[in-house]
Amino acid sequence: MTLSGEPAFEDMTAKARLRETALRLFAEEGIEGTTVRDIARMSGVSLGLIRHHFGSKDGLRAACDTYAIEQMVHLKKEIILDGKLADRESMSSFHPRMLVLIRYVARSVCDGSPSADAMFSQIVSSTQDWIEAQFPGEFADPRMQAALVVATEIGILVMHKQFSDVLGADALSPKGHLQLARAKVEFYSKPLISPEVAATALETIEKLQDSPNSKQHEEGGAAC
Amino acid sequence: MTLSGEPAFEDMTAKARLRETALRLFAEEGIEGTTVRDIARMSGVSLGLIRHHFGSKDGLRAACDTYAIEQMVHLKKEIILDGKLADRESMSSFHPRMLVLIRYVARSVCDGSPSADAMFSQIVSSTQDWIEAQFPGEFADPRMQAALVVATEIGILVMHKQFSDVLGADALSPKGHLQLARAKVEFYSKPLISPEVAATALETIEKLQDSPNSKQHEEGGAAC
DNA sequence: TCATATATGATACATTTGTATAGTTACATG
DNA sequence: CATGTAACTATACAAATGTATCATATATGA
Repeated sequence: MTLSGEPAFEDMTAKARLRETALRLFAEEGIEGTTVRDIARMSGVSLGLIRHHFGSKDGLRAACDTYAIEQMVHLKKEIILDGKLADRESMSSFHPRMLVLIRYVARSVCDGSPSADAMFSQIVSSTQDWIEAQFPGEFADPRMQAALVVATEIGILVMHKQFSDVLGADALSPKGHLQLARAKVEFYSKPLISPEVAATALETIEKLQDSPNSKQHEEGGAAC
Repeated sequence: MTLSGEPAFEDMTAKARLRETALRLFAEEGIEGTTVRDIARMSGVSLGLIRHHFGSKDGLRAACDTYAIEQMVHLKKEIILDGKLADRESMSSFHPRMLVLIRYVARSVCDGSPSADAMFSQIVSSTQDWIEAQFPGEFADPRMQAALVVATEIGILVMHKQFSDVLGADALSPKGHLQLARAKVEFYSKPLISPEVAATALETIEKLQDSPNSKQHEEGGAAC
């Protein structure tokens, strides 16, 4: 049994192995990029079993969706109840199991999976709770701020290969993750737009919002 | 002719139409998710012409890559030289043409395209220049901070559908883009981790980096 | 024990999709 | 005008892939 209470891969039923393999392959290679034959082979079963247990590839994906969502809330509770993290506001991108789940969400969003909206919404809500607890009344639209944090975090996962180049270490390895954590602390604690620039930028934006000539293009930061 | 100097779609040569359609479809539907038949039909030409001009689908993708990179540096210069933006540090996610190009980059990263690394690197460098000009010596690793900004910006594009839900408007429309810009100004100007929390977080991370028992999972922020 | 349902496997099928080939038109150039 | 080269089309081909069908084994319960 792992820390999270699942049996080891070899001890799982064929159905569970299929779901587990699919979750991982979908996360790593994308949904389109994963073939049912790959999933079956890596689960040590035959092709037909996917149809038998899940009806179709899309049925298997749907099973992964509900399982991932259920696991995320479960893991979050488990981690919060865990004494070591009870006093920390952080969630659990450090927990390897959570990493897999969030990578699955990231890929679902990229691939336009039907459940992506629900999964995204859930993670945003969780982040929003944290923001509102930490900075009550500080932000005009806490949900939007939460969404931006999620965009950053999931963006890092989507671009983990490119981040590994910048880091000089695998961003998903423990070592790289720690380096990345340092950088993220700096990113989230130091503003990249000064108050003055922010003020004028907001002014400009408001002016543009009032005038309907939406053709104009200007912005006050966020180089990209 | 458009502002950027390209002829209108109907006036383009078949080869240019194919490249333009491919760029858009690859960006919107993904590379795997786009068929050469779709590209040909939407370009108003026959299937074989893709092979004639580009050799293969992958050849067409490569042509889009080099074109996108060339266009990005070209557009950036053009926008900077443009008087209206000369005094602003912002780059040009507001420019509709740049939006298409960056969406193409975002999709290339998602799909693991071979040129994704180069495109990402270029955008990060551009952002890094801006950061170093704005805040000289402020950040320990400016390139890493730039990468995090790019992760946020590209993450927003990847999740634009979900962001539209939060915004209550299409995130890629002028109206939604302005709303989003307001939120981004707040995001980049207000810290989400207080200095005290940041300090203790960095301490914790350093402790973990020294001790090789990388199994531990903790972090000092970045709820996700 | 026998029967029935569930689990599992082997194989065939149809569709999609990228690629290859051959033919046709248009256009420049001598 | 002749001719050849590039642009372009129509169609055929082969591989990959999700799905369906049929057969077999295993377990469970009357």
